[in-house]
Amino acid sequence: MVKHFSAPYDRSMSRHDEIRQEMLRRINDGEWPVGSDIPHEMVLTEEFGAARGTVRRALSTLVEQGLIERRKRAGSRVVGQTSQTSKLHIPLIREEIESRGHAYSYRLLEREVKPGLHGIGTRNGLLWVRCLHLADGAPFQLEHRTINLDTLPQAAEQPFRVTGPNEWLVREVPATRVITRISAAAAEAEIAEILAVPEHAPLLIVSRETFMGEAHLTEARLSHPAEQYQVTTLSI
Amino acid sequence: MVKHFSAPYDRSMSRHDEIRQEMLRRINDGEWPVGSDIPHEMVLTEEFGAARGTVRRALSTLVEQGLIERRKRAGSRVVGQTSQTSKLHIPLIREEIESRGHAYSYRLLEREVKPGLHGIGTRNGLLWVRCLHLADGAPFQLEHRTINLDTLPQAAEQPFRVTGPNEWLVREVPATRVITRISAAAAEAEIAEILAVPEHAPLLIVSRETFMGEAHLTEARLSHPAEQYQVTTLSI
DNA sequence: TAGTGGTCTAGACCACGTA
DNA sequence: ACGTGGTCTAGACCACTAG
Repeated sequence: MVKHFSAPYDRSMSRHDEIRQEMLRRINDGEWPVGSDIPHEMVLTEEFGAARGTVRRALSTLVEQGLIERRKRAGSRVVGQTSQTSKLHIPLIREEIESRGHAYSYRLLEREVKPGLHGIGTRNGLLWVRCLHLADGAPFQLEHRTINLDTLPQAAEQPFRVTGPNEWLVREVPATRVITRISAAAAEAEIAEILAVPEHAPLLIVSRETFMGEAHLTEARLSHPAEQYQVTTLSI
Repeated sequence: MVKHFSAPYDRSMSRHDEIRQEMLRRINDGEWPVGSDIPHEMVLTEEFGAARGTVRRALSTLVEQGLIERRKRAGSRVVGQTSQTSKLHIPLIREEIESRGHAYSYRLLEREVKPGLHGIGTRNGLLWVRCLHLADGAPFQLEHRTINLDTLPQAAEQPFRVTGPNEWLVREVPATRVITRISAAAAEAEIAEILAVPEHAPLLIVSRETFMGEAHLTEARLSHPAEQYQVTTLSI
């Protein structure tokens, strides 16, 4: 006799979420231990009394979460924490500061057009901007930014005197690919002075490169005093 | 007359990927500018000559990428870089070191059972481990780890003498939720000595808390000399 | 309140990789 | 070789929300 699963009545959850929850429970309770094969799609389809697409959607989410892996012809199996990935979300710096209850302010430090480098911005050059983002008047983030004037010629007309490049980019420019690098470094003398920290103080540095398709759009190097800032990510 | 889109013949890409590529092109070329509404599902379905589910799959991927947002009854629209999220993948430290072509080695520094804290591990206590991961014999990562013995009592039997806790966790324990925090700090005297860096040298610190459902499993604080390590994320 | 996106079903065909 | 997962179709109903 086939054992049918039925979730406790709850319309706040879609069917594929209910099924995924039940699958999570089985993994959690050791009914589906790490390394073991889980039943085939058709078996699950029958057991849950749902369409194959719905079961597949639940399974796909578990794959995204890195809890199971699927191999054609060989079924699916539970995996350990190996492939755990998290979602990193870096908000607009103004939103970040305001969400902490501080007053945001902005200061443009430098702005000039430089010749292109390494095949980037070789026609129109690169717009180079250095600016400071402050929380309650205290330096919070130092931004070094270059904008590719070949792919974003409109940027040349932006003064960036009262709002930073990021505000403009968010409003105007979509991106298909972002590379983010997070590192630590000791503050050099000039940067330390701007950020009002002692020389050699630890900094958390976030570097982002943004592309639309293959076209390089912009690059930012964001330096923060280590005490004031950390990056947080949540699982999928 | 309805204009039909047909992609260049390419069987290496699934239909929903082809459709998504074409949508990306339209966003890139400004046919669908930032802030504008894009055609409704049924219109796209007809234009691409695909089933609604296929078009929806392409759109869903764009939502994941943070390029469009969808509102019921009001259609979908292109958004800027606001909600760009990236995928953060932190591999096993051994794999990280070996992928750089270095020899991995491990050293257990400390291991003891401590009483629980804040409702975590209050029955069986917490297993507390401090260990070092080395690349070509040089300190690469200092790991402070606590394992909740209420939820993972099997950990008490693990000596962690020749392999680290992470190797065991990966093999045995699945997780549904991971919180990762990345920060910078100056090396305190004791840590500086272990990592063979000068006191107050900058460190990149990765902290991870892992859960299965609501149950707290383990927590790790991973300290790296800033020169040797950075975290990289790619867009979805 | 009407129309949009969100979900689900039942079916089909196909490519791929493991046994 | 063949059974698995991957993809796609055509249809239906529903919930939410903007107008």
